[in-house]
Order: sequence, then C-alpha cells, then structure tokens
Amino acid sequence: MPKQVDHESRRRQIAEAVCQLADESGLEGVTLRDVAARAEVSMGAVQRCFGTKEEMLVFALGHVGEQVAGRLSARLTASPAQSARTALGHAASEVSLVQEERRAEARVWLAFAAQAAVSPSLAEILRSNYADLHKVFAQLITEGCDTPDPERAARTLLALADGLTTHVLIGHLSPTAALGVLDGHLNQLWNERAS
Amino acid sequence: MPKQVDHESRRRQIAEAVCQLADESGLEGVTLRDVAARAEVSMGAVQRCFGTKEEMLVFALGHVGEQVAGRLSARLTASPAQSARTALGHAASEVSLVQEERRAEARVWLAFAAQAAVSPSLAEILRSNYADLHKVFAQLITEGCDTPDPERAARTLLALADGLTTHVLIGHLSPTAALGVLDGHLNQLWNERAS
DNA sequence: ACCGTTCCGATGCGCCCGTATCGGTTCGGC
DNA sequence: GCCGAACCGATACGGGCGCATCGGAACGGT
Repeated sequence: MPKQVDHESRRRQIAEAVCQLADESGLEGVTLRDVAARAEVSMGAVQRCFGTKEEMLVFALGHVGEQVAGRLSARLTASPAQSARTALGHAASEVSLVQEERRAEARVWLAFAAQAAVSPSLAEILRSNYADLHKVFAQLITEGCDTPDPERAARTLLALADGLTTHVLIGHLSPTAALGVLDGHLNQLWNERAS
Repeated sequence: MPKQVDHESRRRQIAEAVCQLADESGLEGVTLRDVAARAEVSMGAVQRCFGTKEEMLVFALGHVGEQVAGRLSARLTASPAQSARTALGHAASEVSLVQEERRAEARVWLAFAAQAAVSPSLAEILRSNYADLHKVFAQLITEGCDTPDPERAARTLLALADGLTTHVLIGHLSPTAALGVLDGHLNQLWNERAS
C-alpha cells in the first residue's frame, strides 16, 4: 500500500470548510470548488473523500451535530455539582446557538434544516441529533423538577431553543432577549407545581 | 399607451408559482424558467415583472406573509366572542403551520428563513412580519391573562411556534405532538399566576 | 531496486443558471 | 388609419456548476 492519507481527518477538514462557506453565503454558496479552495486541498481530493456532493453535506451535518453534542455533554460533565436548574439553563443556551461566537454554527444549522425539508438523507441526520438532545433534556427535567409531563416539557424546550435561534439569526430578537426568554421559560417550568 | 396588463395580479400569480416550487424542492429549486413554466407565462414576462430574481423572491416572501397574516386576522375577527385563551390557541396553531394543509407554506417559510440569514432584503421582510405577529400575540396575552411580562410571553410563544414548525417539517415531531406542546404551553401560561 | 497500487491535481464535458437583447405583435391616441 | 409605445416570446451569452477522466507522482511490499 502506497501513500497513506488519513481520510477521516481530511473529511473533517473538508466539513469545516463546508461550514465556513455555509455560514458566509448559505448552503447554495457551497460549491465543490469553493470547498476545495477553503479546505486548501484540490478538487480531486474532495471528490475522492466524498463520492458526491450530497454525501459531503451529510457528513458535514453530522460533523456539526457532533460538535454541538460534544460541547453540551462537556458542559454538563464539567460541573456536575450545580443544580439541575442551572444545568438545564446552560444546556438550553448551548443548544440554542444565540451566543455571538456560535452565530456561524447557527447559520449552518438553519441552512441544513431548510435543506432537510426536501432532502430525506439530511432529515435523517437531523432527526437523530434531535432525538439525542431530547433525551438529554428530558433526563435533566425529570431529575430536576416535578412537572407532570417531562417528555412534553423537553419537546417544548427544544422547540423553543430552535425558534429562538432562528429569530436571533433573522434579527427579530437580540441574543440578550433570547436568553431572557429562555430563562423566563425555565423559571416558569420550575415554579409550575411549586406554587 | 398600448396593451395594458394587470401587473399586480400577474405578480401574485408568479409568487404563487414560486411558493409551489419552493415547497417541492426548496428555494434553490426555484429557477426563473421553472417559475415561468409553473405560472404558465413566458420567461420574458417574469423578467418584466421583476427586474431581478431577488426582487421576485422578496415579493413572494411578502406574499406568503400577507397570506398568513390575513388568515390570522380572519380567524380572530370571525369569532370574537370566544375566550382570549382559545383565541390565542387558534392564533398560535395558525402561525405554527403544523396542520397538514399548511405544510407547503411551512416549507416555504423555512426556505426563506434560511435564505434570510444571508440576504438582508429578505431578512427585512421577515422581521416586519414577525413584528406584526408579535404585536398580535402580545395584545392577546395582555388581554387574556395576567402574566407579569406579556411582551416576553409573546416572544416565547412566537419562538415556540416557529420551532415546532421546523421540528414537524423535519419529522422530529408529529403535528399532533406539536399541537400538544402548544396547548400545554398555553395552559401553563394561563395558570402561571392563578394558582 | 523496482513495481503495482493508491493518491493527486488539472482539465474537459455537458448542463443549466440569470440576464441581456431583439424582432414581432398589440393596442390606445390622434 | 396609422404610429409609436408598451408588451411579448424566443433566443443568445457568459459563467459556474457537479461530475468524469487521466497522466504522473509518491510510496510500501518483496
């Protein structure tokens, strides 16, 4: 076997380029040529890593999903002693990517979400990501507060986080306002049965 | 002046075609040729109505915004005698386009939202639409329940509705589950201070 | 040392995009 | 009745796209 190259790391490198471009000009600004240029590899290399453009996008979406999930679990395990309330607050603000430094990831997420509405393979990845996030949220809610339907509370929180992401991206809400909404919702959730 | 044609109605006809195509294959499946074919006019007619493709998209987005707003106010004025609670429920379920027959509009909305993240002129339209919806929600909430911060409650509800739309489109939630989330949230909102 | 396999970058191909252009047609004004 | 302005459909054009191809470079096995 001649010339070995670490395919996996190259794929990640390309996925990173995809995300940068999707952040700058949307998913339709992601062309094989531009991706290759941004990743500083040749176009042929991109084609060898991914047989088709769709494959590349699927991998990139999985990549960002892993990043978000990784940051989330890192944040949860990093300081486990805190209350479930603050843990959930951190988790939710992590998932809704309202912080300035996550704006790029938010744009990438929105672009992929739109594409997923007409591309089953992308939708599949997104569904699996959402299922994971739902489990985490539901677990935290079950542990931390005695709301009657933790599953529904988790669905609510996840949808709220995504809606806030969208509204911040569009400019309808400021990041501060979004965080305020999130915090208020969590407070309401905590006081629900503890009147 | 020779040959008069109703520009405005033709623009609406074209906007309708844009929505149909965006529903079927996303915004990037919207090409001038396909739009012209779907609207059953020539490509030249499309070009005369809209100087550029972006103009056409902006108009189409405004068009769907008007439709949603129109349906919303129609539903609110149609049966004004009902309680503010049910009025808000109807409004929210109307805005979150979870019903099967609104699926097309939902896909169109998501496609435009993603594009708006990188296109200021589209973002402008969306912001104005959201501002209107926010006013309606805030008004209903102020009238109907005595939550301490109606503005924030309105922001929460609007973001939640959008997030649910997205999740239903992707297939993470069923329309029924989404409606359940919405209803549960409104109940929580109503019981907040009425313990 | 050399050989076959694997990787590489460049180039070509066919297609479709948005836009510009243009001759023909239709009609109101005089 | 004709004339010019407004409209129409078709076609031309330059460019960028995704994908396929190919000669050569790089390297491990024997």
